[in-house]
Amino acid sequence: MSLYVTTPIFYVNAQPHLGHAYTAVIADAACRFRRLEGEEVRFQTGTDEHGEKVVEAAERESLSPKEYADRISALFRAAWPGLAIAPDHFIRTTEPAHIKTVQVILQQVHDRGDIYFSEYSGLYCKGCERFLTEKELVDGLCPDHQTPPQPVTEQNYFFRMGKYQQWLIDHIKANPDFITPERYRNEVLSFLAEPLEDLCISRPTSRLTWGIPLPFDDRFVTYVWFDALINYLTGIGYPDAPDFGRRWRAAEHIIAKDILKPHAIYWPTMLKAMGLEPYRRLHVHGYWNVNDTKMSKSIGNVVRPAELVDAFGTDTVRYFLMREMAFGLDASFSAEALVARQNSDLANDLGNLFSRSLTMVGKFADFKVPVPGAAGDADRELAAAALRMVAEFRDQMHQFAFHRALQAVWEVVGRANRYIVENAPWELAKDPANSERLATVLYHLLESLRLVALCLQPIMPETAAKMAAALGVASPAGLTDHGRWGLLAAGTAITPCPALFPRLDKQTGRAPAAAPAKELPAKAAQAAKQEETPAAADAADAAGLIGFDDFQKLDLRVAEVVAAERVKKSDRLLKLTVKAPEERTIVAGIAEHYQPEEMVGRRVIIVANLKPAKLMGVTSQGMVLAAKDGKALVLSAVSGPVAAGAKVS
RNA sequence: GGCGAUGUAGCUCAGCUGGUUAGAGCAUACGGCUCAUAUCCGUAGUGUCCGGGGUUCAAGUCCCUGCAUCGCCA
Repeated sequence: MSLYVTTPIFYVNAQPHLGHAYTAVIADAACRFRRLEGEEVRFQTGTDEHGEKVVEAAERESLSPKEYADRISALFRAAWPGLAIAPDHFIRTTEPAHIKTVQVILQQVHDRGDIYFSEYSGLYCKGCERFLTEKELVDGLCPDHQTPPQPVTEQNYFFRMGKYQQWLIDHIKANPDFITPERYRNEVLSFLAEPLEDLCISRPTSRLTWGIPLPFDDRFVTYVWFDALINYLTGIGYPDAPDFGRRWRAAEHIIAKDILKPHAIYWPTMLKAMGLEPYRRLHVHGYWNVNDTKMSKSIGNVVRPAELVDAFGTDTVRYFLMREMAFGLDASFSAEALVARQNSDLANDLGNLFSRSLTMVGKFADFKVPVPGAAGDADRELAAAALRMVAEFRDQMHQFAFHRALQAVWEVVGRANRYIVENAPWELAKDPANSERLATVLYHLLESLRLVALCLQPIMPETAAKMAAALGVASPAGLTDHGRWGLLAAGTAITPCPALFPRLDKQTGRAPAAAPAKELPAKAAQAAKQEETPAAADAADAAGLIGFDDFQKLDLRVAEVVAAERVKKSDRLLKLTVKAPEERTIVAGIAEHYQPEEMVGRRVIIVANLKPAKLMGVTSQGMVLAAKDGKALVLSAVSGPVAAGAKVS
């Protein structure tokens, strides 16, 4: 195992938002990247499900805490496929295995004398789930919740965190990349310059029962960190799994800056107390603002990943997140910025480069990779740039500098566009005497594109696969084996594909009228309509018969459901994310007959070219076929294994 | 209040250990091409590099100080 990447387990008091999505996307990209480098990788995410807030949220909806946690946890799990986030393991803190591990660890640390019992009194804020200091109060109220904290005296268990303070300082100083980027390392060190207090790790069951009981005192449950952080160990089978040691040595955590302290201070000292090595690295990223304003529930500007994916597609969202945020710093999200990235970087630069290159290979080389002749200076320069890109991309990706890794790729995209203009293949094609030169130019273009697609695999898996397929290259490929020049075999068939990215309207953010793009001139369309109305056709219409032509207008396809959720405020509607083979959202009136959970993985038949329609505020791109029999409703299906997207006719 | 970070073209940012006319992308204007998703290429720019002192032959880059913004801590 050379890399074990984790996201935090997300707390189930809120639905997935852009921040969660970012953490998960970069974790996924880091994993895909390292796999591409030929390494053995494990990727874990999950949900944190105990605590008072979960109890309260459940009560509001008249559910048990477990039922509530089940529901929100499922939302997180369902959110990731739409972003092509593919964890190897999704952990929940309510799993028996996790509960057991937490108890084993608590007992062990207790036995070693690092957990002690003590009394504590102070002002407790329920909203914060913690004690506040007098100085934190504003007008006697909790600054976050505007409520008066209650004076509480209680006995609790404490972890001797202070005991490991000096060890931790030494460890951070001896390992400069233990916490990155550096600013957060400095922040931690400056915090550690002051004496570290011991950590309260329990809550009496009189106040909280939705937690894991302390194994040595059942009047208490453990509180937050000795539960949540331990997921990183549970998920790889601590303590007994034979692979545990190998996996743990490769552990790298990715977090947002709000949970720096628990991960950079509590967690290493906890591990030390357990007798385990610290994790290898901690990667800390910043916040996404929305239109330059902090994203928050109360402002109501929370961005939902699923909505973004619906509107812009998986790869555009992934690209935007990684390109727009300098890792470690805050970044600003806006629909305008996303549209700008899609249009200039993806559609104009990359998409158009790919499209024009393939078209030329079609026109001037009969859709085959040509045999290159001797390379000139310009060709060697392009090849060298492409190889520099691979090296730079790898280097930056290792450092989690995703935005720089992508800049390196676009440097070559730009260069390739210039190379085309400078070498003007369309001019070369006019004179057969230039055929070898033409072949050389086209070959250099294709080979550069192959390397671009290779690098983009971890960032935009769908796009990279489309590119690779068009270039006749097997995907996936390894960076080390395939990141070299000249591997594209002459004679390989090139198959142009539809535009990789549509250009979007700046105002609406939508592709200019999807289907009518092939618009017949208005007059021709009218003429076509009139032709359909001779007398014979009328008779057939009357009999309810349709011609084969009419039938052919239907684009029926097999679609695989990858995610499903209920449409808010609707008893009948499910919002489905399906692959057919591109991802699309379909709203289906089947909620009274099918649960969201049982939809995922199903293959159904859809009408793919139905005009999009908005149902309860959600745009449906197609319709799912089902049979109605009295009150019963049964979904359509195919009788054997068929790829998502297969045509039905 | 303490510690730290940041402040560079209209916007987003690069500028490592001080060294030639301060850069990139987007946006703007003009010109060119036609293979391409009205795409692409070229040219043109604009900058008191936050203000003020200082070190140096030489500072966006180092030091001091002021201002602004942000973060952590109290």
